[in-house]
Amino acid sequence: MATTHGTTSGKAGYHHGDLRNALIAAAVDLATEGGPEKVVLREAARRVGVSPTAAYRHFEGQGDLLHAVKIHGQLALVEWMERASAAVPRCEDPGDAAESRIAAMGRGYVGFALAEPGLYRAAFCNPKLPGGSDEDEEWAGLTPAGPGPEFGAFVLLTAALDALVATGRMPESNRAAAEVAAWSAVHGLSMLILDGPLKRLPLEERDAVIDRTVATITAGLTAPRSAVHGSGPDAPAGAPAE
Amino acid sequence: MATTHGTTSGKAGYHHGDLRNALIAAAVDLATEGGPEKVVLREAARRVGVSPTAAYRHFEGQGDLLHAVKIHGQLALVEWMERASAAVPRCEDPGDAAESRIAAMGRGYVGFALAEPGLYRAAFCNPKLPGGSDEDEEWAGLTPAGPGPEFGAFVLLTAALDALVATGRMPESNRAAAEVAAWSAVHGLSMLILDGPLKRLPLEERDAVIDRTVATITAGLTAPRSAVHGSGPDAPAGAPAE
DNA sequence: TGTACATCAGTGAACGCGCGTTCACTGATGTAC
DNA sequence: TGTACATCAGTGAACGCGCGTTCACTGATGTAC
Repeated sequence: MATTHGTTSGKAGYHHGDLRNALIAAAVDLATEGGPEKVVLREAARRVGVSPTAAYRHFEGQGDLLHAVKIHGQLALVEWMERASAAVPRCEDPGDAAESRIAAMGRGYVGFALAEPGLYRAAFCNPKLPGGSDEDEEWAGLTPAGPGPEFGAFVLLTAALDALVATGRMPESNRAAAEVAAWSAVHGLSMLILDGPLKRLPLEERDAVIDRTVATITAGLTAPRSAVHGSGPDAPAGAPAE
Repeated sequence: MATTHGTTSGKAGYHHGDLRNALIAAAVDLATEGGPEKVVLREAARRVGVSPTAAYRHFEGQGDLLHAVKIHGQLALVEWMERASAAVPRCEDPGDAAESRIAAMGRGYVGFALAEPGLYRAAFCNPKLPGGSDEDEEWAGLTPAGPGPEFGAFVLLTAALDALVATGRMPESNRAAAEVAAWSAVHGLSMLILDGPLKRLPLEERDAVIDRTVATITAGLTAPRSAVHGSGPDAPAGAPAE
């Protein structure tokens, strides 16, 4: 990873010392305050007290800066989930443990989205990098084939799902694409509450709705699969007949 | 509803005849091509062959125009889902019927998102209306308390869920917030594929992933609820300990 | 049936805005000899 | 140890862009009498 912020040492007073990280920090603040569309190169420079041009010594352009913010947001989400997962009280039964770990991660995911809406949305934004290359969208280590080894939370999700199988809570036949199903549920819920039609859901109902959604997806993962529905060859996922 | 496009009659050649609807149509095209952020008042006017100022006879501003597009997108989605639901082959067993109807609607939802990404995203955008009022977000008839009677697809969803209960496929105790769980899953999946980390998922795998996600959420809705997990009072949905 | 007039629906030029980015530059740093 | 010089990291002014919006206006329509 190219982004090395965090250690903001560097002899201060110098030319600047650590302008790249200072700019990222400012940009992260901007995203935190108002989401990715508020990540404005000029404003970040302004906040650091430097001319806009200076940013071009450290970033290829606005998209590059935003990309750094995106990665920061992804990592913050991941950390949050890790904490949520770690905070799960111990269970005797390993099946129960695996199940409640999945549920805790789901609630943690949504919790992050609601606590840090700007960062959360930044983690899913699409910065245009120079050269027009539409970004590889290697989601903090999650490759199309599944999560890579680099980032803990998705490994955690995979591990938790595997544990669900291992403990007999989840039929092996449910395992495929289980990450996607789980992720979809919590991501969709977050978006609906944050930006969507559930924006005005009364706060009292939020937690209940979150719990119910997490419980539903967990139940779906662990339930024995019936063979009734499913699209089959004669009902493709695409367009219904016009 | 204020928007009355659709009947674009009006004696052509006149001042314009039906500029409001022409502008909406152009704006819808823009959204179809590139999503809500491409809905630019000046460009819509340009396409209709009219000065930008003329639009202000029919809309309060850009946000108002975008709002019309949003509603159009919502209706298009709803129609699509209705068709998908209607296309479900008949089932003997009413329980099977209800279950496959839910699944078909879910696949239809994602199908629309993938077929009309621009419109789909427009249906979830947040136009800034003049006066700063942040819009009531009455999602095409879906009030915070649940779907209103105006729009078919959400009534359909509710009805299908009710049918699931009535036929004994879904425990009554699962019924609460079931709309949200179902919606979250398909919305999240759509977003992940459209704009998110699943953007580059190979096409061959898409349908499988969609089917699995829909099957998982359906299973979750119909599964008897276990009492193992759930947040409880000592594990709020919010922040894990810092 | 003809005319005066209010109204409606459009024009065209201009505005300010803030952005991302580029240009030619300058001042501080470290390094070869 | 001292100096010439390449390099690095900033400055400041300016650019073009396209947007949303406003202004004073004009031309077409329908209507009262």
